[in-house]
Amino acid sequence: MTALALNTWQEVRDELLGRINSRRWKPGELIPNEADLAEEFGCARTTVNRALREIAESGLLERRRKAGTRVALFPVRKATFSIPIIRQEIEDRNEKYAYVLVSRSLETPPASVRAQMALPGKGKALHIVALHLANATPYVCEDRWVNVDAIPEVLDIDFDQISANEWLIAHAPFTRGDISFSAVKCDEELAGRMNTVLGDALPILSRTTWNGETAITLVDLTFRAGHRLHTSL
Amino acid sequence: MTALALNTWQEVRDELLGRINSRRWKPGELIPNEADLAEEFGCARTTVNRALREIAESGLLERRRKAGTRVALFPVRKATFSIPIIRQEIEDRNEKYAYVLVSRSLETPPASVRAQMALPGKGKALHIVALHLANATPYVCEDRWVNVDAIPEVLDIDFDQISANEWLIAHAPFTRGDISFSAVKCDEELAGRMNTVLGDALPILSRTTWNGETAITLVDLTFRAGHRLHTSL
DNA sequence: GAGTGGTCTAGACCACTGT
DNA sequence: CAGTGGTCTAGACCACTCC
Repeated sequence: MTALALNTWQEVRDELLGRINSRRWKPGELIPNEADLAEEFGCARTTVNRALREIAESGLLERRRKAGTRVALFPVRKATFSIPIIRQEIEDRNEKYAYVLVSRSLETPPASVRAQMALPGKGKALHIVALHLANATPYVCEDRWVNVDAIPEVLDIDFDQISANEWLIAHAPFTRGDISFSAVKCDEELAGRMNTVLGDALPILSRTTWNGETAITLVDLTFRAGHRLHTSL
Repeated sequence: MTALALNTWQEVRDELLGRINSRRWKPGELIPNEADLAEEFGCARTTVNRALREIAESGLLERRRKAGTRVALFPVRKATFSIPIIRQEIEDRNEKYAYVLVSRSLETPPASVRAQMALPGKGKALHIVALHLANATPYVCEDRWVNVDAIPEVLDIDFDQISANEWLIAHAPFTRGDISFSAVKCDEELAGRMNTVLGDALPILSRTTWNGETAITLVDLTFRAGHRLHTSL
């Protein structure tokens, strides 16, 4: 065989992807080890490793020390989803962004919120409800609880001008977050706020962010009817 | 300063994350270059590069040649969520998986489908509707169009026993996909299939997969009411 | 024990881009 | 032009895990 001479990890990656997609390497099959591939491609093992690692991260390959690298039988493909800053998302579409605070108060959160944020029994939390508008039309309703023990400064902010969304991004770093998507039937309260029809199906994105073991904030973003959250593989 | 001696890229990453989260490096600020950090940490530049690259991929840092590395002003955090194999998702929760084919026919797809799949004017496509059940309860409804020009073999398969989901994963590789998440109000047809209440809000995951510039399949997965798709940051 | 992937190192050159 | 990140190389050692 003539030497292939693939010099960049991207070229190596594409060659490997080609062999997987063309079924030259079949699902479940063991592929050659890094050293052999490096020799075949005429490059360093490090380069092959980088390519294999990227593909494995996308779910198409499964790697285990000593056991080698296999083509995944059931590739669990991974999509990366960017969490948008709502203002940017709207302005990027050349629509006019506006923000309206609906309510802001210190309350005892309901049990479900306490559970999701792992809050102790009876403390209070800051409850903020606000609307984000695109071209003067309700775009998303932000319903948020903030752990005031973790971020006491938040009590000094009236979220009249700046959204809690943006303030927290800039002032309350987090180390991890849980996200879930679901759908909700529009109730009377939401219908009033969002100016939509009672009973409409609205997509919801819920997010809890943590700094270590301490919950920072829990937010439900309820989008207007018909909204789609996009991503790609 | 005493040498820090961080020896692995994970340690370097954690140290860097600490400096970002503690605001020792503030949003928008330029951080030292790789060579200086490598010297400070007492490791190779490659190791620092690996750590910085991972953080940049998560959205917390922005890197440009010559311009250097900055802490992101508005960190667009990226969540990766894995596209589940429905059977696995159900079985992983120790529930009994079942599959029922509802319909399978060669049809002229509606304009919206043709547009999303970039199909030529008047060809037909395979339309498959099926239910996935968990413990004998409808879990998700799969409504799928398959491009028979791209995958002619698909015409030989009656999807009576194996779901199109699994058959395609094993037989029709793709190079990229578009995904969108939204919500839909349960209509009569869905209510009958899914055994839910008319008017319920149901979460929908839509996916189009491509092999190069050719669309392979477009699928709408409509989940039962209350279902949540999880991921984490 | 031995084979595989995971990572580190030191040095080098290249690609991009701000000044 | 010069400074920065992006990558490649060759070699080395380690960590894990299958046999």
